[in-house]
This record gives sequence, C-alpha cells and structure tokens, in this order.
Amino acid sequence: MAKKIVLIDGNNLMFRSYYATAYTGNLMKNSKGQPTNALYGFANMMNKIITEEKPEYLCVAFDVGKSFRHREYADYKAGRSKTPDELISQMPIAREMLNHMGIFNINILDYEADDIIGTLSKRVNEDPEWDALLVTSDHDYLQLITDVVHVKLLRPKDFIKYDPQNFKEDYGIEPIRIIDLKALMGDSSDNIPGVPGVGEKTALKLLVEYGTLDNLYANIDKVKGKLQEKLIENKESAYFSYKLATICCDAPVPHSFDEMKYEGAKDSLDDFYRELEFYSLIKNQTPVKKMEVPTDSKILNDVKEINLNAEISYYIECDQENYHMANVLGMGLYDGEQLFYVEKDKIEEVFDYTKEVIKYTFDYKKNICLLKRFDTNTIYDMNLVAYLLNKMTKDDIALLMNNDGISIPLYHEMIKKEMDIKAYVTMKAKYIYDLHDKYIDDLKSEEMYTLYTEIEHPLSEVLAKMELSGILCNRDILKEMQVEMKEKINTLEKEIYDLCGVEFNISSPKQLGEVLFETLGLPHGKKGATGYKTGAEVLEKLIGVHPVIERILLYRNYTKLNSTYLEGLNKYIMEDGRIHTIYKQALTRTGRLSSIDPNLQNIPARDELGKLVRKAFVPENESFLSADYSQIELRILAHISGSDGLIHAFVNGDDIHTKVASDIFAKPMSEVTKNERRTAKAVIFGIVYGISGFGLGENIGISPKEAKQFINKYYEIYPGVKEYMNLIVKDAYDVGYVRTLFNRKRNIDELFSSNFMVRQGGERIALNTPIQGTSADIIKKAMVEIDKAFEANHIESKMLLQIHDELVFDVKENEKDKVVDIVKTIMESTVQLSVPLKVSTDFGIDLYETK
DNA sequence: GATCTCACG
DNA sequence: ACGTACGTGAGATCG
Repeated sequence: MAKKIVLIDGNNLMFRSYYATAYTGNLMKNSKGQPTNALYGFANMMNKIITEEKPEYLCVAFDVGKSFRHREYADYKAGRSKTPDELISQMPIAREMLNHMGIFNINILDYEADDIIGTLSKRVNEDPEWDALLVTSDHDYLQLITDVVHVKLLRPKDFIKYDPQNFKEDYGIEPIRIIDLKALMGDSSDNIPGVPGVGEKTALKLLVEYGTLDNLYANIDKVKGKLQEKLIENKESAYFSYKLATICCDAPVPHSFDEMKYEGAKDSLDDFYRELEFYSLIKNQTPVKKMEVPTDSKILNDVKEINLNAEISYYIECDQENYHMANVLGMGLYDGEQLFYVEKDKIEEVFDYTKEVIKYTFDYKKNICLLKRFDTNTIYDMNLVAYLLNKMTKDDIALLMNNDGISIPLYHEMIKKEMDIKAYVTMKAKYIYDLHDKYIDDLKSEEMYTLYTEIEHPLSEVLAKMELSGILCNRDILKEMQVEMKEKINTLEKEIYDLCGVEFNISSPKQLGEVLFETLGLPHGKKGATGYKTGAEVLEKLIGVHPVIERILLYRNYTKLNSTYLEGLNKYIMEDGRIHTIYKQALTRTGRLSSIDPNLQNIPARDELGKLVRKAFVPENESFLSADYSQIELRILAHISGSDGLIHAFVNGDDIHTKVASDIFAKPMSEVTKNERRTAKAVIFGIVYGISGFGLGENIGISPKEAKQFINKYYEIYPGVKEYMNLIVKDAYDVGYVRTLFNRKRNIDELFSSNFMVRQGGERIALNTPIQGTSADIIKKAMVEIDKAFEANHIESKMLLQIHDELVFDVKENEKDKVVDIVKTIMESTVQLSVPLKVSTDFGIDLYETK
C-alpha cells in the first residue's frame, strides 16, 4: 500500500471560503473586529478533508511574492480586482491556525501554491511509495493528474474526484493537455490571453483532433477559414499562454514528506479557536451547561443545614485585590445539594462545623489570609490547578468561568451592575464544585497531579505563613534616606537645568530626548517608536561627551530609589510595622513566583547606594539568615543536557566561569584574567537564554562576529549543551510545549506563529523554560520541606522571603545552628541531580548585612 | 492604558 | 530583510 499525501492549495481554499459568505455584505468578525469568515470556512474545509480523506500526510501550500509569471508578464492576474484587506488580514492567521491544527504548511518566496504542489506531485510520480490527492477548485491543477496523483476538484455544491480515466471521459483529452487547452482558450481570471475568439468548446475540438498545441500548429493548414486566421495571428500569444498555464514542477521545496506527517491537532487549538470565537469548533467543550444565575440559594441560618456527608466547595468574596487590606464580604457555599450564602460573621462557625469535611476552593492562600486561619481539609485549589493547566486566569475565577463558557461578570462589573452578591458568590462556589472532577482528571492526564499535591498545594500554605508574618521595615531609616535623597535630587536638578540652559521635566523621556539630542545636539542612536531612546545604555555611551550626562544618570538613580523604594515601600508598612507582600503563585509562565504590593523580589542589591535601602529591613528576632543556591540554573543545564564537560566542572567544584574561560581562551585556569572570566560568564548566561552573537556582542561590548566565535567555541567544548538545545526546540515544535523536571508544562503558541521573530522567541522560551522552571520547582519543593522540618522541630524562626534562588529567614538566636543546618541540608538534597546543588548562607542583623 | 525606564533573579 | 537574551513589578509621563 502506497502512502497517501493530501496536498492543498491554501490560497485557493481561503479565497473560496471568503467569497462564499462575503457577498452578503456583513462579514463574520470576532469581538476584536478581526474578520474571520474565510478562516471559519477554511477550518471547516480542512476538517472535512481530514474526515473524508483520513490523510496520513498533509501539506497546505500558500502563495507569497511574485512568481515568474508576474515577472515575465506584467498583466498576469491584472484583471483581478485587488484582494480585499479583510481577506488579506486572515491569511497569516490561517497559517497559525494550521500550525495549531498540526497541519504542515508551506510557502516559498516567489512561487505560487500550484508550483509547490506541482513539485511535490512530481516527487510522488517518481517515488513508487507514494500517492497524492490534490484538493482545490482551480482547474489548472487537472494538468497534474497521473495514475498516482488524483485531483479532488471542489465545485460550488459538491466535488468531483478525477483520475486519468474519468478525466479523459469528461474532457476527451489527456490531463496534461489542460495546458494546451488554456493556451488556446485563455483564462480570464488570471488574465491569460490565449487565442481571442477561441473558447473552451473550440479549443477542446481542436485538441481532440490534433492532440497538442504543437501538432495543431504543425498542421495549421488543415484548419479552415476564419479560425485558421485567428490561430496564425495569435500564435505567439498561444505559446506565451502555454508557458503561463504550465505549473512549475521544479520549485525549491526543502521539505521531505516525512515532515508533513499529520498526527492530529495540538492542545493549543481549542484556545486558538476561542480567540477567534469559533466556539462550535472547540473539541473539548466543557460538559457544563450554561449555568443559570441561582435563584435557589439561601442565606445560611444554621450551620447544621450543611450536608457533612460529601465534599463542599466555597468561595469567599472580598472588596479589594490586595487581600491583606481587604474586607470579607461573604461566602458562597455548595454542598452538592444546596447553595448557601454565608454572611461574614457566620464564616468562622461554618469552618468549625465542617472541620472534617473535604473542601474545594479557588485561591486557598487568599482565603487563609482573609480569615487568618488554615483549613487542612481544603485540598483542592482550583486556582492552582487551572494555573498548572496553562489557563490564564490572573487569579480571577470569573475569567476562568468565562473561559469555560460560563458567562459571569467580573467583580467590578458585578458591583456596577448591582448584581446580587449572594447569587454571584454561590455561582462561583457551584462552579468550583462542578468542574472539580474534570480539572483533576485533566491534571492527572497531564501527569501534574503529584506536582500539585506534593509541591504547589502545600506551598500555598507556606506562602500564606510568609505573607501573614510580613517583614519588619523601619520607617525612620527610610525617612532619613529620603531627606538625603531629596537634597541630592534638588541639587542635581539645578545643575542639569544650568548645563542644558532650559528647565524641563527630566523624568520625561520625550522632553529629555529633545533637550539632549536637539537642544544640545548630542549624537543619538536609534529612535524608538515614539522618539529618542534615553535609557541608561544609550546615555552611558555619551559619558564624557557632555557633563550633563552623568548627572542625568545620577538623577535617574536617585529618583528611582526615592519613588520606588523610599516613598514606595513606606506606603506598604502596615500598623504592625511590617510589610505584607502577596506572592503570586499562579502567574508566571515558567513556574516562578512573583511578588506584588510591594515587590519584595527586586529590592536593590547590586548598586551600593541602592543597597542601603536594605538597612530598613530588620528581623523581629536577632538575625536574618539568607540561603541562596549558587548557579542553580547552570547546574540544571548541566543536568538536563547531560553535558559531560559541564557536569565534570561542577562535580570537581570548579569555579564554573573560570573553567569555561580557561576552555574558551585555551589557557590554564590559573591564568584566566578577570576580563576573560567576565566574558565567559556572559557567554554562559547568554546560552541559557538562547542568545545570538549580536546580543552577546551588545552585552559585553565586542563585535557580533567575535561574540559568535565565543559561542561557537563554547558549543565545541560542550557539545552536549548544543545537542540539548537542538533537541528541546525540536520537541517543542513537535508537541507544542515543554516541561520541567517536575513535569510542569508550558504551552508555547509562539512556535506556531507565522511571524519569524515571534517563532524565534518561541524557540528561546523552549530553551529557557525547562531550566528556569526546574529551578522554580526545586526551591518550591525545598520550601515545603523546610516548613515541615521547622514544624517537626518546633522551630520558631520563620521563613520570610523567597527571591527565586534565595530564601530569607528571621532566626532566633538559640536556633541559629539548627536552622542553618536544616535549611542548607534540605535545599541541597531535596533533589538529586547529576551535579551537586550548592547553597551558601549568611547571617546578618538587617537585610543589608545579610548576604 | 500604553510606553519608557529601571529594580531584581 | 528582519531584529536581536529568559522571567518579573512599579513609577512617571502622556495621549
């Protein structure tokens, strides 16, 4: 049995489905205004082809650029009215859609789709292993029919499948003579002239009689009268038309049939359809019916009304996003039978009464902080599960519900609409309950159930403790610095105005750009989207050109410090003298945490002056302990790439940057200079991010060419790393996602973009996410274990901060040894990699002294 | 609300 | 020919 490939003219199908509905005048659009009519028809056609033909191999070809026909014939397709913008805008989306559908698609600059398909058909003819079916409504394709290449010709209401036999029965000529036919009759749609006055009937008659165009002209004297005159007069046109009508079978198609294997749609397709609002095409429709706004919910009077025999779900609504400062409004509760609205004052009692009952909720950490109590039987947090399943909910259950096809207003809309809050929260509670089984099933089939139960869920309790503890922050220290800073800013401001000769808003990049590059006429680099770029990188290159530059840099430095940290942090110190951040556990695409209100993960640490802010952070006990992983991402790279060289370096305990420098510069480690080490460090970091020679060059101030040489040298010495990079990217293209060591999954839609830059970005994501994400997994696991160990050992010291690869603890004097031992041991041994994990620790009396 | 800039790992 | 390193959050400006 030969293998069958279906080849499709994408342009043809898109045009066809566009005009199938466009005539009505009102084009189908999604709510963002993007026309989608052609896409919808196209998606349906593709689905139909897949069900009817069950192709093992599938390829859709598109036109791009100007074909040789355009180049040699200025009027080619000239008569055609311009393709409407509403259709043009759908073409790149069609390519993306095919990518999500798992369907190979292709274009080749300056070739039309039929040339690509012609070329592939030729290959099929030459390889006995293959059969092809071409799908199109364009009659030109009929010239490609052979014993092994058939054409499914789409017609307005049906289709007809042509093979050489039935084609000849219908047309009376051989398929290849379609070209001769076009040469004579022309093609008005492509503006192919043919022989004026010769239509299909006459042309067919001539070809049946003479066989070919050549033979016709060889015997032109046998043709009679007026027709002979016309043929002779337009001989040149006929031959020219012959050339135009001939499908090119020698396009440079760099792909093999293997690449066109069809293995079904990607996971991402439903989300893509959702964006286009093709709801009827979504496969995995949630089994939930449109939820009615409950009218049968009642206010809970007596906790004994709650059924204790099954699971219950609850949702607590509060009046602000920052739950540390919010007021609880009320709680929706569903026990599988009845919907209750629990008023604020009754909530405590409900939790006491249902202590033994398994519970489901959304954002358990938030509930802990709102109620200041834990409920160990709340085992299901839909927020975290949805996050692991790659849903983008931004911690908002209403977004998730709408995503699942349940229409419900967002909180602020609910307030505006004056919707009944009882109905609002009970709907949410019921939703959590109804989808529990499906979400857990999904989690299990994605093999992330353990990640949830062992890491994410227990971590939410640890984070709740950290948030509730808060970190002491000394207002006076911030105030003191603020006074100094303001003075410095004032002085600088005056100096800058003097040096520039004008007063302006230095903080406005627009105004600053105009003053620097127009008033002062300093040399400027690239212009951004809106004006000159005035970032530190640009300004640093101008140091020495004009004395104002360094003052502007200082001004930026001081104002940033003042507004973001001195004034900014001060706003977040609550009555207890502490700052209570919120760790977003369901936000980043890699699995890291993020910290908001305020962000305690970006307190100045590099800049000497900025670092002073850290003096304001003080422990409630005697000291802080900081424990941070050294080069964890590189160690993970060594582990997952299996690079022998890298693994050895870490096992030997080498200074990795010096080691790499000695390799790159081919000299003993003892002779590596500071500069060489710095370069090596930049190369190593760049590798983890999927850097280019250009990027590395920019970063360390060398030419892109030199930078590229360093990168190549690195790959040469550590070939395992290069192999990993190729492999992970290839895998990502195949399945549409990557995973971390603990199975955390990230879908990468960017890989299916029709935009080259976006696709390249997708490849870097594929490269970096397993590394950054595994690092996140590891520290999260360590945090859970440290918390357990603290409890088991009745440690009163507290974990306070997580800064990606570092943990900060508030440590009691008499627990110092025990704590540092527990922390270091767990962090280093929670995961066994093929390289050791190293943790360095430091005690200090404030955050400045710690590290 | 988007953009620019800059703080962190 | 394109544009160029991963992941974050916050403040200031401006349309």
